[in-house]
Amino acid sequence: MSSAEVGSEGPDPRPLARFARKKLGEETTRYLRELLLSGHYAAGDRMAVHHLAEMLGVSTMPVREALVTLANEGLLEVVPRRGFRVAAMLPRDVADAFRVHAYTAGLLAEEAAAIITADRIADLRKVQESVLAMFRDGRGAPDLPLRVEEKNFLFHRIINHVSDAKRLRWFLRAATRYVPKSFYETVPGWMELTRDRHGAIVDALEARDRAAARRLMEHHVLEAGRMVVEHLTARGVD
Amino acid sequence: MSSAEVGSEGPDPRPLARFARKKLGEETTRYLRELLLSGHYAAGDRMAVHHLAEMLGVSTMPVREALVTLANEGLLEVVPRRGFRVAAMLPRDVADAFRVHAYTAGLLAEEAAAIITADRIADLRKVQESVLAMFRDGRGAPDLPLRVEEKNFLFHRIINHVSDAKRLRWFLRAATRYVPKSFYETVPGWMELTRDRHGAIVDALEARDRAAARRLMEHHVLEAGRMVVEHLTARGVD
DNA sequence: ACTTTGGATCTTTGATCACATAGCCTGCGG
DNA sequence: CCGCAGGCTATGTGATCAAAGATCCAAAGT
Repeated sequence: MSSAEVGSEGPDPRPLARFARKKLGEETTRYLRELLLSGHYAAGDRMAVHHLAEMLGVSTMPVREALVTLANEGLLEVVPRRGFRVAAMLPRDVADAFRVHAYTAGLLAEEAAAIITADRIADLRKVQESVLAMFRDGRGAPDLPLRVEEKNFLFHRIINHVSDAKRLRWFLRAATRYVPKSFYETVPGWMELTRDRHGAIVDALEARDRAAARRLMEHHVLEAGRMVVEHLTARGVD
Repeated sequence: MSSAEVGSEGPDPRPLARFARKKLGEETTRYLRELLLSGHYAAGDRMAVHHLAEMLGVSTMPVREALVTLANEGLLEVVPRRGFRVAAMLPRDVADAFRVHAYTAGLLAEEAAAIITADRIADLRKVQESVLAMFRDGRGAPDLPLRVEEKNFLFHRIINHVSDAKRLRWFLRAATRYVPKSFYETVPGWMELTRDRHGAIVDALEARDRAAARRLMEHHVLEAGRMVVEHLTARGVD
């Protein structure tokens, strides 16, 4: 069996599209969350189940699931017998989410430094080299931010999945839900952060320097968070 | 209009039992979460919607809401078209939740130190005095742990609600969901923690010492977390 | 006259029920 | 060993209902 065999290795042997089709309720959740985060509604607006169900062409059950989920996430407020309303999302909420993001990402990097394998280090270096290559070759490409952001996401994903700290990852994911992914590309200086900060992190991981890995990761995320919040407030928050 | 007018002031003008009756889905969520956390089910057990609905005497919709919520919290795993299963809850998950708990509680204490009023300080002192009184007078009372835990809860609640950092409180609540409230009373040394650690925290708050407030609170919660995890592993986790 | 009170009505949420659909799972036969 | 048929259960739909809130209007009180 050659190394070119697709899916022949890795810790993830599940059939390809097994989870491909999510439940309708989850689709609805993602769609509505995107609407909410992109400022499509104003704080206080009512989210009427019947209305949304009609608008989306689905029945009320998946919509209810979505609204309950979003209320649990804090994007909606619910008062029994009066329904769901859009909650206010202030810059300080986003900033606080980034603090938790930084903290958990720091812990995950610390754990990664203790147990990361040479293979994973190599993966990280490869990702980072491809980012540098993009900066060298693809200067003018209009989709450069998008492609760099993809690599950025992948870079962090690799580190966060080194250890099996499921609960920490749960908090991390919860903390990253308050900014739509598509927003990052539009933040000035975002790409450069990916280019300039990741190298030192990989060095710390390779050196098994847990404290440095944690500190660098925490600072990196906090710096990124400051940029996002600044950009958010500059263009008016939703 | 005299100052004796009822409801003429205060930050809490809502009618008494306005939020008393929650939705059925929330009741169901709380009930099932309690069952899950108290180890009533084993990891991997199926949570069949129909079965639960029958058992609880409600229809499937509130049960679905509850299961979706618990899956979002990570207590259940969901595989589309195959339903919900009880997720494994390891000691390290609880420990990680306590780390986030300690971090967010530390931040909230830091903010509280900057803006807390004399009234609130007085409230905290009163709560703490009542705890000390319980230790002095109520030595033999069988409900002593329960009553001390009530005061403990109140103490932390006051501090966490000084600032209006809604998002931080959201994370705090999320982090405290993985241990049933009724469990704390059974942890050896728990009461003594309430007795011995809270005084210094109030002192720091009164002195407006933000760094000390944060550090003391963070250590306090971490120490408590270590106790809980130890007690959990000692008596076998769920 | 102006505000308040007390309903009567209207609307919407929360919940149930019966049923349709579609993806797993088993077990049978090739 | 493979594939297919049929049962089972999760998922989604639509109609329906009870009850709590919101609205409005007229009568009562100041």
